[in-house]
Amino acid sequence: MSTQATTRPGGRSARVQQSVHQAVRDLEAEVGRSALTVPLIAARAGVTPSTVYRRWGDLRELLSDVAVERLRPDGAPTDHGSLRADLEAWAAQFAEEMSSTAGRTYIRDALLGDPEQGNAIRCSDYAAEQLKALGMRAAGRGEAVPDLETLLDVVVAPLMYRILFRPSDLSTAYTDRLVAAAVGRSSLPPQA
Amino acid sequence: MSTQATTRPGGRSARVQQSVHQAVRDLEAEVGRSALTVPLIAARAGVTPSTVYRRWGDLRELLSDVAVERLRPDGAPTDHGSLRADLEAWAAQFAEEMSSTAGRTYIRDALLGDPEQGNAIRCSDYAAEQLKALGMRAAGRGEAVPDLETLLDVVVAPLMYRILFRPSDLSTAYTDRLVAAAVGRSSLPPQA
DNA sequence: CCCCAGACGCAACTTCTTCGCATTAAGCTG
DNA sequence: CAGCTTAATGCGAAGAAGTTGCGTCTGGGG
Repeated sequence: MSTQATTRPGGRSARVQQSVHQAVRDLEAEVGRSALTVPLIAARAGVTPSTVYRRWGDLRELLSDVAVERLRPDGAPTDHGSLRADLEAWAAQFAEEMSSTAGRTYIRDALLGDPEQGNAIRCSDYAAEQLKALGMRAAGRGEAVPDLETLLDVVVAPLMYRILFRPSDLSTAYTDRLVAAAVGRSSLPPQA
Repeated sequence: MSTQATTRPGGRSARVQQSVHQAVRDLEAEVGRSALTVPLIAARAGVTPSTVYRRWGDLRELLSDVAVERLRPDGAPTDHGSLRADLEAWAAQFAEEMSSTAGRTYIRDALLGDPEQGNAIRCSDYAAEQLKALGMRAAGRGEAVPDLETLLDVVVAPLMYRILFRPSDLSTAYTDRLVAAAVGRSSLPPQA
């Protein structure tokens, strides 16, 4: 049901998906998220509501799909010269983006769609990819690197938990502390 | 909007809330969660749909309220003689309950309601209360105890992250490892 | 005992959602 | 490249859900 994979990649289906996604983004900015409805989105996208219902099932799934797209990182994380600095910068940016009202909404939307765990795991994969990139870069420098599971448990999970369950401030002091705990568990890869 | 506090404590309002909550639980078991609708629930509860809409706003809020109630812990966690054993038992039980399909659904439902952070934080508070009880019990034994924030970051957050974002198995080996990391950060309270 | 405010039932109305059927377009085969 | 197959879309009707105003009732307070 995760629409990207099952749809015919080119042609009309792709155009419809694109225009519907765009309609969601536009309308969200114009009328606010709470006023979004399927008929409204469909009208803006130039399709009939039944098309949206058939493709996405309901509004939640659609919003979930759009939210995941927005959570996709732009590119490779910037290089700050050391693993610790890279992680600190990444965590600070992650915390800032995700703890905003908009960021929290995207995470919640992404999480709430698709009970069969399609979109939620993609969120985690995005973070994992970024962290893996940082790790490989650091390994190339000869630095010791904590494994991915550790980074997810020690850095990402606490941030996400606070964002979802407890309105905390997520200061740089806090993210730095998480990073410090993570790098403390570093180990050199077997082949290095 | 969190219905418990704002309603008149006794009398009809209380009866309505109780019967509606009960109707949700019954129907969830009978027809399945995806078939739940406000009119259906209202009919079972013996009230009109408009009553439900006025009290809860929409189905999501209602499900969120019911889910939070189900996530409320039964009583004080059992005593296993040491902080480490207590935490291990608590974490194992937490992981087992929450990673089931039903448990995940409740968490998601709780998260789903109320953008203004009412129900989500209550989930976290339930865990925090349990952990605080464990901590005070351990402090009474003279044990060193990690502070609550640490426990939430090191034990609860990774579990919740995996439950929500990554379908992992959450074995006892894993929960024990989290507990080990947490007790490693213990410190004696100032007055002890 | 009476009054006031909040909560509820009722009913009409609007909007959303589902479904069958016809049509169009994409991908595939010869 | 022409024809075929199948998925996806548009359309419209029917059904279900959500919304709202108004009168009534219940529970708390004077």
